[in-house]
Amino acid sequence: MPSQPSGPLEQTEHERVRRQKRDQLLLRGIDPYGAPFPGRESVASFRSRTEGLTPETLPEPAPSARIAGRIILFRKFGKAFFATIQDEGERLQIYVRADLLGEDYGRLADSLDLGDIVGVEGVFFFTKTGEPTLSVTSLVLLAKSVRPLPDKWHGLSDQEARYRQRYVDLIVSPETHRVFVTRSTIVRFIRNFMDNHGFVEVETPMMQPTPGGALARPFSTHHNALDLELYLRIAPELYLKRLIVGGMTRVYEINRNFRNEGVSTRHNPEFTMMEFYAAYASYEELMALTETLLSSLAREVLGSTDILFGNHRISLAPPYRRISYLEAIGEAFGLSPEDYFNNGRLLEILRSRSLPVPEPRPGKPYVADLLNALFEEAIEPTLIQPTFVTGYPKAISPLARSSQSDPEVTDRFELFVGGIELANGFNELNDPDEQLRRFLSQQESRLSGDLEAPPPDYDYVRALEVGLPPTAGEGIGIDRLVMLLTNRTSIRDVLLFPLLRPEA
RNA sequence: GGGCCGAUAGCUCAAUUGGCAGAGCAGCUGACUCUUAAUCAGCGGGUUGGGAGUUCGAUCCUCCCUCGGCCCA
Repeated sequence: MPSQPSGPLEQTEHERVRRQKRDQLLLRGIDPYGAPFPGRESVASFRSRTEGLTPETLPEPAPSARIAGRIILFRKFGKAFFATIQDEGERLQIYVRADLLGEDYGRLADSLDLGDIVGVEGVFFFTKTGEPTLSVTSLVLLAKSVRPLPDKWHGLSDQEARYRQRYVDLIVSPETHRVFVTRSTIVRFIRNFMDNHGFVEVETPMMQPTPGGALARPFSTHHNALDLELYLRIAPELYLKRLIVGGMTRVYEINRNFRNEGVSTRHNPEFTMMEFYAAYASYEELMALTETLLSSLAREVLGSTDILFGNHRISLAPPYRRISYLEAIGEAFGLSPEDYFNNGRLLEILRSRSLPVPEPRPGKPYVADLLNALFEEAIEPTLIQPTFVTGYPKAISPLARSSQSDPEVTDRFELFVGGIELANGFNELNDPDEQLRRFLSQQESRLSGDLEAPPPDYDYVRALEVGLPPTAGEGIGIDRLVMLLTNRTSIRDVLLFPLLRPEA
């Protein structure tokens, strides 16, 4: 059972032995938690510096290096040993000989353990078997490890242990390390991309007196000095649009949102979204921008727009398929346009196919839940290749602006890839009176028991009264995007520290 | 919230019909100065997630609880 200890840890025999070794080192005048190791070169750098050398072309004198890392493999031969050290996920073999190291061999090198962090200086050479290796001329202990690492071959396979002790997972699972480095590359690429497209990165409140911009239950907290109830944001949307009112025509924010709901392979209570808003633009332009972003991102990170996700081969090369929400449902179930909003007809279809019938929810238009049930059943699973779904009815898009050509639907899209909802964008409502009406209607839902309906944000209405230019906005789920590009089917595998219950 | 599955040595996993709880790695002792999952010989290591019940006897059967995984809502 992996530990999430609430108190002092019990010691195993392994730990007692290692602590004894540590105490022995102290008696010999060696600090088991050594000093800084300045001038250290990363293994990656050293490897690229020596790449291409062969035993025949090795210069004289051979390259030397000052390297630090964790010992993860150990092969001992009397008065010498090979060890594999790991640094930033890269591995390097070192060779330590008593005759080269002198008295430090017996004082220190002979009693090293797997997991110890060492600093070494040495000279590059090739072993008989051709392995690039550092022959060590000096060695210092930088940190003694008193807790044994998992099996060197099997590593950590217990998912729970991997999430709870991510520090161990990162040491023994090169895949895990790679995923999080890739995540960093993805976020950096997106920032660059947005910067290059004229967007300004901003930061808006995570703690909000009035949570809004999405339908979700918030976390609540309290500010003592001001005696103020605050909510962790469920979305930055209303703040970002205030900035558009203020004349920042293109803004984006990449940051955490918090939603007080369940945990699953696709949901974590805190997750990272990028939201961006472009004044004077339409959602059509955002769809085009999204195609460019995703395809260039995939090329940059994976070297290709073809990706593997679960059992699916997916092409992120534009253009992406576009379908209409209502037409797609209509076609799948043989529904004529005049029946799109006919509750009785929709219920009939659900029942005739023995699909689960949603319970009516207080304050929510029932037709929205019925349509969604059909969409999730028949359409969503088929959206493997990137697909923009447009033409969402007003009933399920309370924040979006109605289409000028068809007031029953909104100028909105959602992007699905690999069956996952990845992005959501629309033309923003900029009529303050209409916005106020929608706020008040949501307030009614709220009072009748819909805990996801946000309270009115009167300051936001005031901002709209000042004047919001026609604006298109979009949110892209960063965690889900990382899942796609790293082929992880659980969001927990792309979060360093996913939320888990504390162990009892 | 519901269903299914899982939790045994530090790690990865076994354990027959309910009958002394084992292996590999890791650890300890010894041999070994070109190995790379090093090898060879020997030794130690367990509240079988927690609790209750059935039984002469429970890792195994029953119930409750905790934590996790997968699927569904």
